[in-house]
Amino acid sequence: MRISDKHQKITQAAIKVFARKGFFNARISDIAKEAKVADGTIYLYFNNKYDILISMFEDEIGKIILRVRLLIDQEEDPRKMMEIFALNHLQLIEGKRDLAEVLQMELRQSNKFMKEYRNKKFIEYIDIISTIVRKGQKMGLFRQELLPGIIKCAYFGALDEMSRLWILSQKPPYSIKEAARQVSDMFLHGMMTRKT
Amino acid sequence: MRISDKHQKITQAAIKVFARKGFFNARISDIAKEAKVADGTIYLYFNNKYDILISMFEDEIGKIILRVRLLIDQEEDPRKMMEIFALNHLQLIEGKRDLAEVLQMELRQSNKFMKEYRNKKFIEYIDIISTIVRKGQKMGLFRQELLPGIIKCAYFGALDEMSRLWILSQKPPYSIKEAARQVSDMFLHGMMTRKT
DNA sequence: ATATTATGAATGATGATTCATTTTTTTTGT
DNA sequence: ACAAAAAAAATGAATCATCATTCATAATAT
Repeated sequence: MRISDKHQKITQAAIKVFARKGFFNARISDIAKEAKVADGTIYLYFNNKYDILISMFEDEIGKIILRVRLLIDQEEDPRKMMEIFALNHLQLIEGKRDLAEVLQMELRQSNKFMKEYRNKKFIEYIDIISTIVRKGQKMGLFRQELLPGIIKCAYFGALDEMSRLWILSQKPPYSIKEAARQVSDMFLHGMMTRKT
Repeated sequence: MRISDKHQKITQAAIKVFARKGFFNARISDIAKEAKVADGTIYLYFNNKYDILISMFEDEIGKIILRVRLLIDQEEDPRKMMEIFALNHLQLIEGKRDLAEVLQMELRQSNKFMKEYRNKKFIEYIDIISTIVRKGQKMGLFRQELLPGIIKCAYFGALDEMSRLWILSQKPPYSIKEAARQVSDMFLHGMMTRKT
């Protein structure tokens, strides 16, 4: 068995366990059991419990970034790009629910994680949005007075809150596609019936 | 010293300590010290550590709801109401930073809190938004095809992510007012230069 | 006096981490 | 190809620090 196999197995087990019990309530022995290894084995691959969380995050969000980038790069229209980002973010819940749950609930929470460990990867992810906004502004599609830094924050926040709704309620009250369309549509066109 | 004094003192101390260390890393003795009471005293007013968190949430969000309602009820125009909600939500960081931080980081996190304990108060808070949306639709100001349930989620999420940005960075990169205006403006008018 | 409120040291459960031992894999010599 | 030796990987029981919670006692109020 190659090194990476055990590492991978433990990471996947940790995602499951963290999703089910939360980081602080998850026991190392839970993860070990889920991964079908001994407790001690985990410490051959990770420095400590917290390291499992960090390392998992790095790996997984890396993959997510690659995937969205790929999809967005195939598109010309910034308006479409916005929708693609939205769809992609929300689809995570369908495809990798446990992961979505951990990213959503466990990582965000920890001041430690977000404050001390200034997260490059996370910033990289949401900066995809501000890049799209700037592109749209350059093309004259988006209003010039918008601050890309605020938009990225608001857009990501909106999507993320939708995720949370889904994670908390068992059944999605709306279809993923419909939700992605509504959110991107609202950001693009606004809520009002006409311009004032 | 009236009962409520100790209760209040402990709650306030807990807010400070939870904000600084996070719920799981906060020790009861930290809270006791901060509140200048004995460890045991805390158990005369709360059932357990978790109960402090819940109880704090109930009390504080209750106050917040009252305040926003008051402000919003004085307003006729749903567009203005949206902005008021935004401003109010963001201003929490200025006025009660520790509380904002706990609501932001600690409460959202815990699956336990949000899943098991179906939070009436929280729902009540964000439902203020959907109520405004419906009002705006009834008045013909907001587009009929919008789903109030999605808007409330997106709007709250956007604001909350702004809060997070502030909490994580020491200095607000934008003024609160400017941010509130930008977010509400974007939701109302959209990002695009013209209707298509 | 009695009842109420507060104290903080002691208890006991928990669970992350360690490490002496075992198992498995790789290397070496014939 | 095979066995012995060495190295690497894995095990899981034991360790040990950490707190939440309790409760016998003390202080304060009625």
